[in-house]
Amino acid sequence: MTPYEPNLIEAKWQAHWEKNKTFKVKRDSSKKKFYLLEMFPYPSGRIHMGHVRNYTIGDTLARFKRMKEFNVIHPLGWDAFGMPAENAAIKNNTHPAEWTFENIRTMRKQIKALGLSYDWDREIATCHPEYYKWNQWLFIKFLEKGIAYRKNSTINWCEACQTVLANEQVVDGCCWRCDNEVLQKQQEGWFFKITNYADRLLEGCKTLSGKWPEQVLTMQTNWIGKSTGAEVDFKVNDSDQVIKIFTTRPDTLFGAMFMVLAPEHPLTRSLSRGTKQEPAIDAFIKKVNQQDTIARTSDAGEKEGVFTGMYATNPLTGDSIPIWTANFVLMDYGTGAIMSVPAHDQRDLDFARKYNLPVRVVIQPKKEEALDEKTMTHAYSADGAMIHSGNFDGLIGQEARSEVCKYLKKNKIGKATVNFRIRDWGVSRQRYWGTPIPIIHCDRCGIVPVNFDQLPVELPLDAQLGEKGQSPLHTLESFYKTECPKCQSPAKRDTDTLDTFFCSSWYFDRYTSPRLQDKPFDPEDNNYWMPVDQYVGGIEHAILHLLYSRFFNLVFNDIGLTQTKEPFDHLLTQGMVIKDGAKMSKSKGNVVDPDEIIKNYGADTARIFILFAAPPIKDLEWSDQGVEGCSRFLKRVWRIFCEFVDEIRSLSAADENLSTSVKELKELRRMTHITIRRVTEDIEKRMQFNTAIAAIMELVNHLYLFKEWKEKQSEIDENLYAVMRESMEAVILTLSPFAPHITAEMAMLMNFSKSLDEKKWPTYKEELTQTDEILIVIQVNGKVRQKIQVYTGISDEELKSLSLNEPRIQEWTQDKEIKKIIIVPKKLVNIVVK
RNA sequence: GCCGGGGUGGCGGAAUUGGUAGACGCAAGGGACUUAAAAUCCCUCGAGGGUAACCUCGUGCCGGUUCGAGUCCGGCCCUCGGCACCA
Repeated sequence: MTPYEPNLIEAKWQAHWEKNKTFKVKRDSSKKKFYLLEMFPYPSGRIHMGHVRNYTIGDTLARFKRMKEFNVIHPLGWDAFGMPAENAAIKNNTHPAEWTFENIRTMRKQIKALGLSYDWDREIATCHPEYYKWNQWLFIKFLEKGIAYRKNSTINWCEACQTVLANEQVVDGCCWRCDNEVLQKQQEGWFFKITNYADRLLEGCKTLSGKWPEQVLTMQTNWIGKSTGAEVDFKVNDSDQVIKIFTTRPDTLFGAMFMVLAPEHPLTRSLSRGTKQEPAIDAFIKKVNQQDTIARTSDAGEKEGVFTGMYATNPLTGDSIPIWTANFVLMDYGTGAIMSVPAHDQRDLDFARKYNLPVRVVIQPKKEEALDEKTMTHAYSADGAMIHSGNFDGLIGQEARSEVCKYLKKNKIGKATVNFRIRDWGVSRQRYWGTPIPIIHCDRCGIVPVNFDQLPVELPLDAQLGEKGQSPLHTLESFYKTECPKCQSPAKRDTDTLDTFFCSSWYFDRYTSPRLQDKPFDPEDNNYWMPVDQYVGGIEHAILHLLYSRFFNLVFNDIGLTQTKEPFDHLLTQGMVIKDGAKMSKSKGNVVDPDEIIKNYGADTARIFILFAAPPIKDLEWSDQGVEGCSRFLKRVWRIFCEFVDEIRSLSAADENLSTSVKELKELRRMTHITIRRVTEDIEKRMQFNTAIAAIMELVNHLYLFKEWKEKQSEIDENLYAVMRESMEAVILTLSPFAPHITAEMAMLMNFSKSLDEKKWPTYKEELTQTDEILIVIQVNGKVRQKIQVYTGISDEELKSLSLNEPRIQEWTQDKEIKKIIIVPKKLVNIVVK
């Protein structure tokens, strides 16, 4: 018997696939396409188990769909720009490009060792000018369409690193890299008008329901944060200033007893100017500014504020109400100013109690509990009838709100409006290792895009990073000194680069025509391949990447680049790989190196284990013994195969014409066909690979029992080997998406008519999954008391009398009144007695 | 605080529409083979009781619906994520 030597088999088939370009695909309108995509990796150094899990899940599906005769596109590339390359470059005194390309080489080799069925001819790297040229092209299109614009805003700044940080890179108010405090700074930069697409992004979430995990859709919906309400103007007394507020509760307007401005609101300082409150206000603003955002927002209990010294008029009551400023009002939500209705908002009530401000009840609670304005400590924030509200009294909820809005509009003091939580996406990064922004700043012409024929604006590779990580682009004259494309006078390039999320927002489109020279992608190719039918990746991208990509796709729609409605039709978010109760990480020291596993057990074992240990969407607990078990399973498959291969090599498998009366042969055929059904449904309908593999294990266990039985027979039945061949083929074919190497080898040794890569997925015959006899469970009052074998076509009446005549059942029913008998066809009989 | 996911043997996990709870694997125990060990093959394996046939209990807790509940409903506890002064 040839021993199972995974390393030899795997190297052989990987070389075969590479040489024959087995997984290369072309557009072919005669075939149904399937776009399978895993989130492309950041080339951080070496692959980890999270990658292995991600790509194994995707590859299994890709191989399955290929066998189901889809034209499967399955590409891989590299999300190759980003800060870690710069950090590593500084640390190791190398260049980010060198570091990145070295990592890509290492990781590509590791990924190939897993036997993943990628079309490597479509490989891309976002740091390559051939790719980022199209980032720049798109940026200019966005500018033309008014999607990209420039503004001054607050950013996270690390003084020690001399760089802007993304929100995710701020940990507890400090820089993740050097642990220094992060400052809030005003700075000009480029933004994308994602807010204009908020409603369409929200609409899209609804169409994705059932195809994306609800959790992800909920997170996106919350992130977009749509609230409907009203904008209301409050006139400042003895001034021509107006304070615009946003509220979701216009029906509580009569209860607005004071106003609160965000400390950063421009009116906060200007209103208090010259009043005796001015010093107090200035001190308060300074105090709040010194707190970082995290400290200010995490400490939700501590509400603090100061009176500005000015009053405004409640437009509905005509009352004068004081204007305050307080830390709990945020400048970047709504208008940065609120009306305070303490009786019906808990925060306002807390604030009113702390500073002795008045409270007025204007909503009648539904239950007849009376609210006492003087003593209440819990605001009533649910709907109810308006009271103390003039002509509006008695109106309730939605109707009340829309009546108030009508009134506001008619009297030009406000209007119904919608407010979103989502903010425009700031894309400028003061970093080096990214896509240069293709813009020239001219003193005469202002902002001028680089001409299309001048793209790409190449990132200078001879640049040296500053000691502290400063981008050399800001100081590299040969880069930024240029002339204005419009007026030819001396001008300066934009020295910022684009957020790397720009690259990842459309890379899946580029895969459809990865080498195209004159466009980001070919419309026909794109139209054929897009959308991605199945996207597989981590939940950590639930908002950023997945939302940005959906946004890009909408913009692409608007500028006629694509017809795809949503870029990712189905999304699967895989769970984390856990060891000893924590996510694998270097700092925790619980990392298992995929290379070690492949070296010791082979890629097939690694793949089987990672799919078998848990369903894809759940977290997976790593277990060395579990790996051993999976290795054992493959060896077991190999041994039973070797046991029979000589006898079945030149046979045809049993087909529908074969009939046998031998019970064991019939049973093996039934197991074979049931297994095909189970594996097919587990992959296709449930995406539950663990149970699919379990089903194959059961079939293999059955083959061992069959072998044992066979050895006891004095003569071999004429059909035995044909049935065995059918079963062995089913094992090989159903196992092949999970463990492609061992199955390719077995298929070859067994003389398959075609190579395994061209084989179709096996089908099962419904009639062969059935038996002449079925097991019926007999219950008395819902408790199992007996199990009997009956022939399949038994009538209910027969089954009833059979059940009642069972001695064990009679023990439970004698001297009892039989109330009723419930029959579940082909499953059970329940006798209800009293 | 709000919004999700989850809680099943010693462990990872099955149970697809309300119908035999614990598939499959790991660990453990026993047997076969072997001079022996490893490997392999076979068997047992939720708890308690019983010589046994079997019986009772058992899916986080309390209650409900049902002939029948891991699954449905109401209330709670724990846990893991996400968001969090969003007006």
